[in-house]
Amino acid sequence: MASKEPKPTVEPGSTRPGIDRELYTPPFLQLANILRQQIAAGVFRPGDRIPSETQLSEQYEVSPMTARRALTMLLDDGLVTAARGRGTFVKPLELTKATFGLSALEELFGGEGTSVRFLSVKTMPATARISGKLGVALDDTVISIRRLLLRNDSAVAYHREYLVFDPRRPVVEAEMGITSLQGLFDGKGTSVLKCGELKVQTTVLTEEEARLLDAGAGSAAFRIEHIFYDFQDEAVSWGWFIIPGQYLTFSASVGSRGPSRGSHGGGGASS
Amino acid sequence: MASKEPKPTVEPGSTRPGIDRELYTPPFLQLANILRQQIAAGVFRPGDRIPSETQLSEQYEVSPMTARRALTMLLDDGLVTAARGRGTFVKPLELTKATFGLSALEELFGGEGTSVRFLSVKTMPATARISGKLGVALDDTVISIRRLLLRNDSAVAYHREYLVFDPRRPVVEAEMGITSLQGLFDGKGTSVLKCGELKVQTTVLTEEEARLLDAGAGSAAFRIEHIFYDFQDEAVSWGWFIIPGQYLTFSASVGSRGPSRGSHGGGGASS
DNA sequence: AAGTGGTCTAGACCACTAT
DNA sequence: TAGTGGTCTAGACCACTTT
Repeated sequence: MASKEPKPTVEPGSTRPGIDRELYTPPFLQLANILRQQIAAGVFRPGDRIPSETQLSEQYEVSPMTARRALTMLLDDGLVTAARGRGTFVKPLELTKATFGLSALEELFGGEGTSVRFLSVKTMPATARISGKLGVALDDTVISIRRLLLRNDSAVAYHREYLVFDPRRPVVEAEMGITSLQGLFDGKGTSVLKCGELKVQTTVLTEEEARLLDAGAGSAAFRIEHIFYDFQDEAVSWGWFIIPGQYLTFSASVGSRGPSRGSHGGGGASS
Repeated sequence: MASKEPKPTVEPGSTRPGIDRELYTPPFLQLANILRQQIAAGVFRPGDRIPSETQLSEQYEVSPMTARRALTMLLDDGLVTAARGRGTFVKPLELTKATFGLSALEELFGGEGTSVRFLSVKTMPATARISGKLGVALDDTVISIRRLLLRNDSAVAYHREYLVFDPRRPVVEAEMGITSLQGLFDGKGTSVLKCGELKVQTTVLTEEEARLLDAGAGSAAFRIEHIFYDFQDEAVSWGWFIIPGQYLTFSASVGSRGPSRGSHGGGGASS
């Protein structure tokens, strides 16, 4: 068992950051942040090879697995590439590796003062298009829903949705939270849905949409199409949101701006 | 040397899938896929607790670290949540957790038959807006670039960009690949850029943009704004792409549709 | 042959939760 | 007190690349 001798993590005079065992952030995260920092500072430039697992594990006095974990983290972040037998290299910036999430929607729909106004809820025979999307027979009964999402009494989104109608099971929408759509955003109450596919497109408001959304016809808007499947792999819901462009911007970032998120707690980096 | 004794991974009669040591896919991935499969099949439903690390490591005869790695994988996928001291639970579907990549841009710009036509390259004094974005003084010299991105001789994107002009260093654009922008998409040649921020918005084509892009004025388009920083954390480039909606759709999926990489049809291997 | 990334083992300690 | 997740150790083997 290792003794607790006073071993300085860095030599006196060396300003190189080391692993602080007393710190709250775990060593693998500290090391990952150190490397991120060095890459961001230009110590390692795109194309450069960064120290190997063994070098890192010796230099920072951690086990190989811990060093490896830090490297894996950078790998997942897309900051470096690993070539077996050759080394790990800093990746140059790549625009197409950026990703954006729907968190902007959360702010739109999830905050305070949001409500839903139903425009119509009815059953109807499936059209060819609906039948194709939901995988039901033509003219089979489906549920059609049109609603407005309001924030502070002003409409920010128009939602159109078609649901399979199966009298044998409880109406799906009941479990999805028909009154609020909330379940899909806060992750509570969608226990019947297994997975879904989303598409983000751009469109201009039709006359009807413009009237409902209190915006100008012909102005720009996002169209977010969705289709959800249950655990039998059968489509359950198909529809789309229309959201005027003024209410929504998606953000993303590429490259490293220094130490970032961790598994728990913030990242307090020194110097 | 380890002996090669015949040790059955599953008991005879049990149809439960096990870890196949002879397989090419590593055990941690096999286990992750098995769990993904079970979640997708509804064996574990949203809210259910899945087996603990120790249970998994015993049941599938792998080390705790390996079991843990499979669980970490599901965690990163957002399929489960882990509560220390309580267990690991299947997460219900959450719409806002979907992430979209910009790989759709790759197809637009990265494929064969893509080229660039320059409309104008010139220097100019920074306007208030440009000065604010690039962090240069008002009326400082910046480079203005306007170009069209073509695919098969038809314009698919209009790009407008402003670059800081620093006579002391080589013109940045030279390193970015002024003739093709290619570097930003294939990840070669952007060694001076550290990071960037992107915004995805929706807009309608102006008269000028419509003429250049050979589309109808007033039709829908994406506006992808970008700003890039160098390793001194100074803004280097600010600009935006205008891409008609017909050329671009962003896709994403939520939830689990089964194993990400197929092939784990093991069954009772050596029994 | 040496170095490197990728993976795995068989434990261990800690903090937290539930009983 | 027992179970669980989170982390760490100090090795090991393999496939691959470079010298």
